[in-house]
Amino acid sequence: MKPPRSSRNDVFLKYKLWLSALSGEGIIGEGQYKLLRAIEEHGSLKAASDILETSYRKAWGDIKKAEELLGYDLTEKHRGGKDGGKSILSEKAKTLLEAYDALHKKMDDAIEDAYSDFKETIK
Amino acid sequence: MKPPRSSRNDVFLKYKLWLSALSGEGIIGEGQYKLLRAIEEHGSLKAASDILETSYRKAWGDIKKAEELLGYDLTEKHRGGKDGGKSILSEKAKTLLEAYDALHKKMDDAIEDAYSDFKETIK
DNA sequence: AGGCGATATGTAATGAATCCCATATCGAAC
DNA sequence: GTTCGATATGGGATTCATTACATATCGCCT
Repeated sequence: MKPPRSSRNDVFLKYKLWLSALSGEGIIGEGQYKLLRAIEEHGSLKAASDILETSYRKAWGDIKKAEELLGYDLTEKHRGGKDGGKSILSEKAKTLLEAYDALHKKMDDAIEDAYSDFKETIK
Repeated sequence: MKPPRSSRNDVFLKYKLWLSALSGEGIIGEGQYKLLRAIEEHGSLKAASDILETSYRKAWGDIKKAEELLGYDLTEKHRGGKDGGKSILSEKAKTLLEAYDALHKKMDDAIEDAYSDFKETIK
C-alpha cells in the first residue's frame, strides 16, 4: 500500500442517469440535457456549443444521433436568415427536459437517503 | 431527419452509481464491484481478470488505485505459494460490497418508481 | 535447490472518442 | 444579387483509456 492519504471516509456517492435506446446507446444524458437547455436559452447550436465550450462538430453530432435514436426531432433547425440561422427546441424536447428534471429530483432524493445508510454501514 | 427507426418509445433509463473521492476520481463502481466479487469467488486477481475478460494489468491498477484513494486495503495479497499466489478480500472490502448491494437495491427501486412517472410525462 | 504460477510494475501499441480544420449550403436582410 | 453567420458534414489530428508485452519478485512444493 501507498501512504494512507487519509484515514477519514472522505468519499461520497455520485451517479449518472440517462435515457437509453434498446441497443444500449445513450440518447439523453447530462451532456445532451445541458446542450438542449443551452440551445433553448441562446437560440442556436453554435451559441450553445460555444457556451458549453465543446466543439460545434460534437454538439451537432450528438443532437443528430439522439434524434435518430428517438425517431423525432429535438430542435427545429433554420439555416440562413438575419443571424445566419438558429435552432429552437421542439415541443417534444421541452417535454423531455421537464421529465428529465423531475426524474433527477427523485433520484437525488433517493440517493440522499441511501447515502446515510451507506455511511452507517461503512462506518 | 433520418428514417424514423421507430415511432415507439422503445427507450429506457439507465444509471451508474459509484463511490467517489473528493477529488472526483471514482473509487468503487460497477467494474470494481464485479472485480472484487470475482476475486472473492475465485481466490485470485488473475482468475478474476480472466473471468471478467479484462486485462490483469488493468484489474491490478484499478484495485491499487481504489486502495490508495480509500486509504486501506481491499485485498490481502500473497505472492508465491502452491498456486503461485492468491488474493483474498479484506474485511473492509466485504463490508463495502454489502453496503454497495444495499445501495443498489434502493436505487433500483427508486428508478423503477421514477421510470413510470417519466414514461407518463413523455407519453 | 529449482520450478511454477500469481503478484507487481513499467512501457509500447492500439483503438475509440473528441477536437480541429475545411468546405458546402441555405436564406433573410440590405 | 451580394453578404453574413449558422447549419451541415467529411476527414485528419490528437487525446486518453485500455490492452499487450515484457520482466522482476516472491514463496510453497517436490
